[in-house]
Amino acid sequence: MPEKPYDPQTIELKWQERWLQDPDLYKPLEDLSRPKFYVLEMLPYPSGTLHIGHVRNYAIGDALARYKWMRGFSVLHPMGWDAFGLPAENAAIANKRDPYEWTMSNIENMKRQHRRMGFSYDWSREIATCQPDYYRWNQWFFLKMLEKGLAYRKKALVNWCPECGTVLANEQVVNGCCWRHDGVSVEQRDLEQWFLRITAYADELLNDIGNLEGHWPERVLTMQRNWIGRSEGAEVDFTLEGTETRIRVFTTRIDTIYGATAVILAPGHPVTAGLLDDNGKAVAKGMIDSLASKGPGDIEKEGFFTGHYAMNPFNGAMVPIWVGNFVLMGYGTGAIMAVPGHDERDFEFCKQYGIAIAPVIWPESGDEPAVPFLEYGVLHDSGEYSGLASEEARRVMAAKAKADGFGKAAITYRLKDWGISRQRYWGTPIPVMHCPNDGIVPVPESDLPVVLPLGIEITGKGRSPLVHVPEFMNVKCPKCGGDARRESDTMDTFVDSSWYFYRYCDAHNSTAPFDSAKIAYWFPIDQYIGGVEHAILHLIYSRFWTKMMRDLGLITNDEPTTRLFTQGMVIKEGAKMSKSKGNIVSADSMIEKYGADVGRVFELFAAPPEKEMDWTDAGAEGSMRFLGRVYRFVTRNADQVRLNQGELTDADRKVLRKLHQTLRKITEDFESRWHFNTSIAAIMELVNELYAQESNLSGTVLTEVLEKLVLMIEPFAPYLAEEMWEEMGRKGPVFKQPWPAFDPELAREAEADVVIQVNGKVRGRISVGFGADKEHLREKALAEPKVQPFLDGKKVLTVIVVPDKLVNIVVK
RNA sequence: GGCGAAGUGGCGGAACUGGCAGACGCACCAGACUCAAAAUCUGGCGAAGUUCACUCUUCGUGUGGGUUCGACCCCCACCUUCGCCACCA
Repeated sequence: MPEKPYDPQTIELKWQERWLQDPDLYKPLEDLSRPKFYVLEMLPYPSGTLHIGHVRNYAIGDALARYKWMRGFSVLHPMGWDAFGLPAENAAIANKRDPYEWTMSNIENMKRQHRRMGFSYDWSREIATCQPDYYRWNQWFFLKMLEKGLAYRKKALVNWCPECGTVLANEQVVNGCCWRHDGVSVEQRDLEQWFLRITAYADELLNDIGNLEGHWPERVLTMQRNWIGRSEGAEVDFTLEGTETRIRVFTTRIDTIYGATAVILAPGHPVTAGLLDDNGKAVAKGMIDSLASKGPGDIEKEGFFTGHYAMNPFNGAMVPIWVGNFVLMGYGTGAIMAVPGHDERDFEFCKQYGIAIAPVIWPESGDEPAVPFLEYGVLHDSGEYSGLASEEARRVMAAKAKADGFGKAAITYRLKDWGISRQRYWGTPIPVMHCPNDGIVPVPESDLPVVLPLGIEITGKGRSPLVHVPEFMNVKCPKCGGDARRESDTMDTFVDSSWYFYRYCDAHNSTAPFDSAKIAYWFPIDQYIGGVEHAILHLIYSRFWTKMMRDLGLITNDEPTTRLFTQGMVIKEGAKMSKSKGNIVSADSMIEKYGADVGRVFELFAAPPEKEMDWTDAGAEGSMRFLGRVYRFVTRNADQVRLNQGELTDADRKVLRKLHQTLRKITEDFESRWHFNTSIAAIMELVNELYAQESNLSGTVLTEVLEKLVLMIEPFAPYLAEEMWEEMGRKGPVFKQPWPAFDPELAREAEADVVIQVNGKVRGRISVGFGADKEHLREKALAEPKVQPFLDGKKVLTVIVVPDKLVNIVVK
């Protein structure tokens, strides 16, 4: 049969059309009689076009899903469609379209693009988290949390992005700036906001990291540990001189308390208001403002004496009360005891302002410590505790504080409760109302969902536009029947992404967020694939949400996903691909130029998937050449009617060996490493070998080679595989064929190639049968002519033999 | 400043458990085919030296030390790059 030229566009269009006519053919990768496998990838926004950065993420997951399916797993392989708010909102405004409708039409567009890329996910699972249907369940969860005290409203200093015109959670502030707006400093505002009590799960979130060890990337776990930031210590009350007012401080080193020479308050600490005159208040305010405007790292320590003193409850000492800009209101109690003898920051501050320095911990050696002495040691000048070791003193003194009612052992977290209020139009409305008589009243469950009013003017700036919509805002209180106002805040869109993958399992359920039995079958997710940028955002929120749902009795798994894989970004010409840089390559233009298969293969071939990958057009050309070589070889040999069906030739044996070695390598790569770049390299080697041996191959071997080659390449280049399968006269679809097994016997080399080294340098090599004994190898090596010059006149000290691998002769 | 990861040809990257460094591809060079070009096929391609030639030798995985018969791989110190956190008491 004459070979055919490789024309990816024609091939791919043909199969797209066929698959469109028979959507079932490409859809239900779910079969409950099989073992389960759930792959999930995160998708950013539906508002833009699919670009090659997304394609790579999906190609990684899609190749895996296809492999698993062929191995007999029932695969649920959805790709997330979170309608994150702002981009969709802005796009809708710009296009004067209804936002719901706009988002849904974007999703249709995304579906088309995914289909063109040949991704094999379950279409029936699609959800958009912006739909009223999804709002209902967000609101339902919110009410449950409200009932359990896991959702609450309080006035607090919160992060405000002037560009977004909304509040942000701590996790969404990056280097003091909004995560969406590089270089826009976040302001601190004192506002009434809704919070979810994620800190109730701080300990569990931290401890369970141990269970993820080995299955999640280490750096993600480290980031989560740091973010949760547990520290064990004690709280102690210092009493304001001449009053009963207590100032509570948090310390991890209660053993150093006899060395406390000051109490330092954060500028925003509530007690400061009572202590300071107008001038002092102004200075404190100035500190807060200047802190907000400065980036981290370039803040100089500053402070001033309040003129007041406080009493150390352990020894009755009166110490001055200062205000210091380095004390954070948001951590611990917002007040510290300054122990300059044993803390670097306190030392720096006290030295600067001439505050006394009193060392009270001495090293084990008994030498006087050089201040600041930061290690544990033995207590000195500490009253009845003198002579105790630091570790013991920490316990004993915390117990004493508790017994005498002026403190206790305490644990502090860096993690704060999750502020979910947003002053945006776009997002799930928080389902409560404010009644003058009854206060905060939840919307009755039967009235859910509270949906957003449509067709309103959206400015994208300032307060939520909902405030100006009377039909939305004015309601009757369900308790007293009087006039009430709706909550105008909407939920953070990270609420949506915290559980959307659960909804995928039962996307059209109208009586519950999902059927627990379905979740029990699919969860936890076997494999999650997403960007590392979500390490302390989405990936911590979704862990929290899972534990919360478990405690509501809806699910039984403790973690959302067993394994996490963080893929590397796609960059172009050394720069991260982004719309603002204008360097994105859209999937459409890539398909037009090279075809979807070429794009997929190149993105997997260029670098291992966890690494960054540089997109170059030249590289894509290379993958195009490779797929062309495959296609031409298969088409010109597809009839495979050859004579010499009898004895296998040398070429046959060689090719068979290579085939099974390749198959073994790819199978192993899929099972463990996911280094698809080496998988594809192995197929390239096989194809090179096929070209070299082509004229000498017999028909039977050719048949086996073609079949397995097509099956092997299917997860990477599905359209090409389908087309070649048809050329060979086989019935498709290829991805429903079982994954071929390799034969270890055929994969084995005929003879072992044993390297002979002299003093660790390669001097020759011999071929011997496998399993040759050590003595035999030793003799053969010593007799090898090529090594003789290196043994000449030298004494053989020892010979190290590694069977089937190498012989190292050590001489002097 | 703290924690973590990484440094291999002109480039992307291989080398999986301490055992042949540079698989595979890109770029480049040469040859075949062609009137010619493209496409395709074949060969070459770390550096220096060496042979008429098949070859062979030495050096070579950021730098300096160490462990080992043997180190890209393990240990110590340093340099560089990237990532995260950054006064967390």
